[in-house]
Amino acid sequence: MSQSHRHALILEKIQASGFVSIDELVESFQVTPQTIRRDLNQLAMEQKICRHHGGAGLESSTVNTSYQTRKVLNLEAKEKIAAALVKIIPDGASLFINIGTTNEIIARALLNHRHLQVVTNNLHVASILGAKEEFSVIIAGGEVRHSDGGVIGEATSDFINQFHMDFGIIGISGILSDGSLLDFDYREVLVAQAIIKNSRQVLLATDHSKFGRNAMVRLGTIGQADHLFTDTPPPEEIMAALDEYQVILHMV
Amino acid sequence: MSQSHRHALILEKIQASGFVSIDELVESFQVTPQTIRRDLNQLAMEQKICRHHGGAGLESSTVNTSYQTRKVLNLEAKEKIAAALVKIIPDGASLFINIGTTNEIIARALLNHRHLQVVTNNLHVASILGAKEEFSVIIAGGEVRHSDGGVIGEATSDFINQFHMDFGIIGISGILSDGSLLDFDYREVLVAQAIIKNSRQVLLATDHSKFGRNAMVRLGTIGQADHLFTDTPPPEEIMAALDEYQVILHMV
DNA sequence: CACCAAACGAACATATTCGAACAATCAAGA
DNA sequence: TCTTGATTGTTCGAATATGTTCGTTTGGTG
Repeated sequence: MSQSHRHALILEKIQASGFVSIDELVESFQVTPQTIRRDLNQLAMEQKICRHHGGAGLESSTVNTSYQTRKVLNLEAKEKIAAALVKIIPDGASLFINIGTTNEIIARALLNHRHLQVVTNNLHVASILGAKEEFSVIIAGGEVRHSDGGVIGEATSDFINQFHMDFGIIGISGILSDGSLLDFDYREVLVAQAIIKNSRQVLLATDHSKFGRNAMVRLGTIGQADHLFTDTPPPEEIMAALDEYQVILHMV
Repeated sequence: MSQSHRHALILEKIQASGFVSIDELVESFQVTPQTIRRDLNQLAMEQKICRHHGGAGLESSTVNTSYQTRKVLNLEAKEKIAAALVKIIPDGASLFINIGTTNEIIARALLNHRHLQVVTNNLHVASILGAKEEFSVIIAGGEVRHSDGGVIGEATSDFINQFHMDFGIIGISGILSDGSLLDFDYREVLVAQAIIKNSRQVLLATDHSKFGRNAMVRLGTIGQADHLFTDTPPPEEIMAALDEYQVILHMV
């Protein structure tokens, strides 16, 4: 039994079951554990497998990546943005919060406030803030989006239109350099527009990954916002737009 | 069984159900609780999971409600009730689900169904079922109750009245021996009545602790239900009422 | 608020696994 | 035959994983 042949068989075994122990391989090939270790280390060096204590397995490209990592994507930046944003919201204020992971982090940051009145179309936000006794939380009705627990649709924007609040906190999927605000879902855009219409002040929260990113549906322009919270300096064109429309920029 | 392999399986379990208890994992892997604790702490350190007293769950705010459902009173009975109830619901059905921990467990049990259309005023149910691609989930709008994530109020029952569904799944706070259905919150009663009115069949789920328990607001009578699911034989008077109104009793 | 059981973490003991160094074996070529 | 390099076996101290014990913390209940 040659080394290369053994390597091939080891790889095959790992592909089959996702994992092999050293004992198993010792039994199969009738060689010493040390030999197997050398084999595994070599294969690991070539990035073919993932070495572990007691054996080896496939590279950990399992399921947990998509949702989990998306949630922590730019987590630090988002937390800083959230911390800055909640500072300008006084206790007792009324506010809209819409969809987006950034908004969920903002919701968490708001837990230290007192007596807020919140209208949201974000299931997670409703759940986070609804747990706090002294908050009044209203969820907008409508269809629940599978991907992120957002509530969307015409009924939802109608519902939003019943309210007029101090602040509207908007998460955004993309900002073009001409100042266009973009989102992927037309039904969500309806809701965001309703929020903008019914808010005395519009707060836009966005991390650097959103600048220049394209999306399908135009939501409005950056001039409709009163404050923009971000973690890196926006491109020049957007800076100019901010200036023109007197949008206050908060950089963290 | 190596540590890393165990870690991967633990993550898988948590992704599947939102929460795992230490006992569960001890049973699965045949190791001591201390080992599981070390595993969970390590995974928590890597931000993969969210550690709780007695187990661990996803970090997502809404899904961790499944953590709370683990502490539910009479959990085992409720799980059996849920299993029996979902059996009479066919794939593709449309249904209302209202407030209550039993209903949350029922929602979980429904995850194996296909193509359901659900209208609910329960944030947790919306979150549980909304995650499944092929379900259409609609949440009723209104004020969020702090204690349990229920959405209640006049706007909510108005919203419910827009729909007419095959089934109405109702959780109940108390049943008097004369067959009165009771709840603690007037605003929730409005919603429940709207659901009963707009359902072709009304399914009542209740464990033994509810029989004879008093509550403030009268919701209706047991005669309005078509099926009653419970874990122990009801008192005689209620049995008589079930008979009179031809309510089908399912005992698990 | 006091109580109790379950869960927890720290500390230690034990068993397993690891890697490094060295010896043994073998094949190929000078 | 001798040398060389590659591969494998062997040994041993270090690192890692798990079990065990025990005192502390936590969460639920009366």
